[in-house]
Amino acid sequence: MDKNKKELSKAWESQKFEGLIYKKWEESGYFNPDNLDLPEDAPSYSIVLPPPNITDKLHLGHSSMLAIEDLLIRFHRMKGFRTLWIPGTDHAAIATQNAVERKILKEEGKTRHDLGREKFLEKVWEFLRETQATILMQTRRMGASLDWSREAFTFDDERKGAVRKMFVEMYDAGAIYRGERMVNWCPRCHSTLADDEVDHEEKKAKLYWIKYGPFVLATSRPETKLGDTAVAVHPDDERYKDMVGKEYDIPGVLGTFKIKVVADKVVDPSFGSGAIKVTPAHSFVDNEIAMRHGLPMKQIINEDGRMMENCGKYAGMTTAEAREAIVADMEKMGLIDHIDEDYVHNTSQCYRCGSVIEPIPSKQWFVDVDKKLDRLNGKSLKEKAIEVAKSKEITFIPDRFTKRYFHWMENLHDWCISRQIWFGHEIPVWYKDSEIIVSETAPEGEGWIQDADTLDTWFSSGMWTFSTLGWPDNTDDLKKFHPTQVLETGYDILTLWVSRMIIMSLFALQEVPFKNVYLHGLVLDKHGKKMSKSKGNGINPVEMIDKYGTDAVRLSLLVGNTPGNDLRISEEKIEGLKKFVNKIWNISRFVFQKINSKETEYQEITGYTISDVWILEKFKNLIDEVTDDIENYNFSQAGEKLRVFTWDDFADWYLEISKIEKNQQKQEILKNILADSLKLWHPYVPFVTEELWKEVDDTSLLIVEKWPKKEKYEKILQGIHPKKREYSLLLIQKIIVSIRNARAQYNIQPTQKIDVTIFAGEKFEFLNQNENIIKNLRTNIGNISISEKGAELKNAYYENIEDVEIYIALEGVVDFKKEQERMTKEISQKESFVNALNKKLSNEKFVENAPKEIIQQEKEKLELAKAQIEKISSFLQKIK
RNA sequence: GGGUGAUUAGCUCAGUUGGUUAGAGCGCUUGCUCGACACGCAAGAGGUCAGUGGUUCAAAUCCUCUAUCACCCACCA
Repeated sequence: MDKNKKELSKAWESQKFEGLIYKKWEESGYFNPDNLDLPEDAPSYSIVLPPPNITDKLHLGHSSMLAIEDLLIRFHRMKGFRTLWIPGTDHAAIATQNAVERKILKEEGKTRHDLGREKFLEKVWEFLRETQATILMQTRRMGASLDWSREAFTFDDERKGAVRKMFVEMYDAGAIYRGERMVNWCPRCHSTLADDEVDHEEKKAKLYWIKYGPFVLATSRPETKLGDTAVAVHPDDERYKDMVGKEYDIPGVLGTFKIKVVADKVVDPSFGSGAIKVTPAHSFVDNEIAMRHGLPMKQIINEDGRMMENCGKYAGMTTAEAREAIVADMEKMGLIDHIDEDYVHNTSQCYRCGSVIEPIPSKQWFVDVDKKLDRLNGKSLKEKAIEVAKSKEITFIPDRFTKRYFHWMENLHDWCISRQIWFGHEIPVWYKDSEIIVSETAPEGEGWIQDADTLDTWFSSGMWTFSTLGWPDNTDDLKKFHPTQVLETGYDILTLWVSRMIIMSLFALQEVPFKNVYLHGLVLDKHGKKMSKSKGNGINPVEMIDKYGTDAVRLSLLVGNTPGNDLRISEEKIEGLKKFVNKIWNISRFVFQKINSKETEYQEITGYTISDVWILEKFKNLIDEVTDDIENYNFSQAGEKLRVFTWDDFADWYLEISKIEKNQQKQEILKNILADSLKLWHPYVPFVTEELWKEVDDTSLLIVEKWPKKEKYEKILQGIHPKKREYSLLLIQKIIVSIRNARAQYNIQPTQKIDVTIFAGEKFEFLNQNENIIKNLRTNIGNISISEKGAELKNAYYENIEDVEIYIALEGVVDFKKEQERMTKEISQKESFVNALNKKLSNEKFVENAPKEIIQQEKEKLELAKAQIEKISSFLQKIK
């Protein structure tokens, strides 16, 4: 230990140190597993950072993700794993395009079409570089120990190559095809959306009951009548039985048209009139009915969400305008039966821009999830994806999400991967007349035109675990680090992202992308509301870091955060944890002071004391429990245990005792426990612990120190005579608390000394040895007398702790009426306890069935309580 | 309609295979510069573990039903 070191400041100054420490870590190279000093066969531990969208700066949800993952990474690095955490960002195709469109629209009042594809993409890159820089800065400030040398972007050149390769391979294997299908169409984004990119929201609307030839039927979308080709009824519906199979003339706003009546089980006879109009081109359900019954399809709404040429005078109107016009015309023709005003139904909206989704038929690229693939031994992607979860090759934490995963997978339809937006991975397909070439590179020769569409953003992010490790090349990284150990992400993208990653990895490598999926919840404000810009209830992570320090912010996101559950957070919580970080600082400051002093007075007592044994025992167990909890993803619980140990046991008891008890062993114990505590704390609060580590060893960095082992403490404890372990410090603690309590109850000035007499029975020797602690640990006792037994004292405050009798001389101060009440209450409490125990122990079934230890425990409790009652009663008699 | 989760102190939440008289943080009350820390120390008040019925020697913990809240999936035209 360097004796010339400057004294530590009075409080932890996060702003002063955090930047320097992070720089030192980065320069050390330890974020990169290649620089770790490890044996050749060290096991790998890898995590890919879920790449944040470059649409916006990071919010507290990202911070929580970074805190959890960095905790796992730092823990495993210290545990001796070849630990890799890969950083990156996501180009977020459609989301980014929307963000830029909104920005341009706001600033320049233009649309992307005014700019053209090339100019627009320039704008996107400009925007992207800005947000990307902010995101990377924010990530560093969280203390994330990511290997920046392996940083990736879902839209950089390497990833572009991987995506093209993937597409071609999947196409060649028959896992990708092009086909005409019903798709979710966002007229604003001008693009298809996958099923789970569509949000559903309940809205009030009108329900129109229209006269429809021989039927009256209810619809919320009368404008689609122009595309109707049938009426469907339930096969068992008696009302319409005779009409099934027949054709009818239906009067409409554009003249009379013919429809066929079909019977289909999807029709709910109890809704409306039990008959529905079928619009095969603009409704998923209707489309399915049409397929089953071979009905013709008539498209009437185009990709702009407007009525098509075939809609006569309504052509060019938006669907909303057309609805109004058509209803007005139908009213005139007497075709409206009546209108329900308050009909509540679910509407479909684009998850990015909120526009109403139009189902339309369109020619698109799809991933075939049901195609049996040779590379998967004749299984489909879907089957294989289900199988790996069933076989527990992939496990979900918490487990309940496994069910959700299965449910989603089992109902998975082919995945539409083409998008009609400009910003995204280009589809590696070229057309010339009727010819088509699918290839990683553009074909030779003239006249080939590349597919104008781009790929769904989840296609490239689905490849993230292996595209970041060098795939398609069979790199060392890929061999060492794939599959990754854990995917840590929000439960809200379980289907959108996690399941896509599983599918993509199974196809590309025939292996899972990760072994465990840890799902965290949402970060909510203190009222349990989702944080959002519009509500103004968001908490800016960088602002909090500036104010309270990164360690406090990290703790606020780890404490009280349990897998799969949402987390409420407030500035007050962060502030409170800042105080705790400061407590760690000051505890360490005190310990360093103590172990750096060379006071010889520490030689007073030789050998370990009860407090030494107690703290060593506690710490030994703590190492095990914390390690166990972290390995089982119980981060909050491990943190809680660390806090209780550090603050309550170590600081409030052991350090206080160390001010009184002087023995040789103290310095060594303090030094060891503090140093190892810093290690245990490091994954939670890396900055303050790293700074303090300098005082322990300024030649090494804590980030690569070895994780503590309990064996070290076991060994010390084994060398201690068992007699030292006979009674616990707990008894002394209880006695001390009761004396302090008596002082508080009677408002004894802190400076005023009191006299105490203790009758300890068989614990006489034990308490006598520890007299000094009882006398001085904020009890301020003048004279203390400890003996086996003696005559009851009068005019004293009386307390019975585990059958140890304590008399505090408080002549003239004690209020005996109050004391009588206190003791009477205590006796009656103990009596009801004794009654309950008696009842339990006299129950034959209990004695027969309960484990022996439990019975023994209960008996001991009973004996103790009885003895206490007797002694308290006896004292009570005396003062009456 | 199907599913999941939550319900424990005024507030936020722990409580992992059922077994001390149910815990913590914040807040609250009272008193304190005691060899680091007022970003602190000490003492204390506060709970029929949502309700109901059951299983068990024993239930906050397992099962039934109910209520309230939140979310997910599907979808009604």
